[in-house]
Amino acid sequence: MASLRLDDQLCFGLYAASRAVTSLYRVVLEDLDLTYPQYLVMLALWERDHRLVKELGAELNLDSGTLSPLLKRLQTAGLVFRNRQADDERSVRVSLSDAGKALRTKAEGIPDVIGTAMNLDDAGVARMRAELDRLTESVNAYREALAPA
Amino acid sequence: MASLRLDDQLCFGLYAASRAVTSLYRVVLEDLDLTYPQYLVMLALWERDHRLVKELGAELNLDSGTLSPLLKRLQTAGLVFRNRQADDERSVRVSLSDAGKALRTKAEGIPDVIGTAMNLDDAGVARMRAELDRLTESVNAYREALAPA
DNA sequence: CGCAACTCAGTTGTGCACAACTAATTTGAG
DNA sequence: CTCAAATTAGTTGTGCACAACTGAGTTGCG
Repeated sequence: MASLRLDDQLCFGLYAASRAVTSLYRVVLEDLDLTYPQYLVMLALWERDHRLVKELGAELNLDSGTLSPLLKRLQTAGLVFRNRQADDERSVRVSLSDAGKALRTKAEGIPDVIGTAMNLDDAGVARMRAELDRLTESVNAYREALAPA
Repeated sequence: MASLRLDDQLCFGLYAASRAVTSLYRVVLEDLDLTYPQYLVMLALWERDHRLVKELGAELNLDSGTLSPLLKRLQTAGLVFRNRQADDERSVRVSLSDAGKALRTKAEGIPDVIGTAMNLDDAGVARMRAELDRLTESVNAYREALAPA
């Protein structure tokens, strides 16, 4: 039987944990002049370059209202450029500049720093990640049913 | 050995889960005309009324830069009022209005809805909550050491 | 073909999160 | 007692998250 007590609620724990992690990233990413969402976009591009805005949005679950200004800032910072597709003028392809590619080296140590801070072994990380993914999917499915897109 | 792959990272799972939950709350809270952070403040006040802004900040880990405008909106909505303390003119005490107290009834069913959406039994919730709290504390301690307040 | 429905990126407006700052007040060391 | 340091709430500015919308471009049905 769930209550209205703040302490009982998983959602608050999630909210607090997410903000704590973001705030650690803020410190760690200061050196790269990136925010955490910008870092996520760079991660996606380091994994696979030359992506459409739509593809980035699908991977990160972000819409153009968030991505467009963010990408514009990354472009201003000289890390990416954007080109309208010739074959479909609606689409925009995002590519890493040399500076954007080079930044990867500076980012190489970050996952270990975060891992250390979390104080979890690989198995713990994998298990928690799996639980969170399951939670996300379950919650999204429920919301979808409540308020169809 | 941590990598820069998006899929491996616990932090992204956390970020995605937190946003999924918030987005479910958006639907559920529509009826109460509250945002999720506003709901958290109301939860805190339903538990204990007549709190100082400082106390709310400590419980929710939010500073006055976030709380002041949020509380102003709750006041405009007629749910709370704010009074400077007589014995310490720096402090402001936040109290529920009758409408604010009454809103609790409408909120009563929310935790169960969220619980259902998460599809976790009580034990699962408790375990996950404990893990998240441990993670938050560990990460905050690390950040504190890296960048002392 | 013609055009209505859809797709994609971008814009606008609201609210949160947070750093950096201000202003008013209180506290406490000397 | 005095005044410098600390405390408290609020303000300002930046960036994210997201709903609602716009406008350009594409698709496909009749």
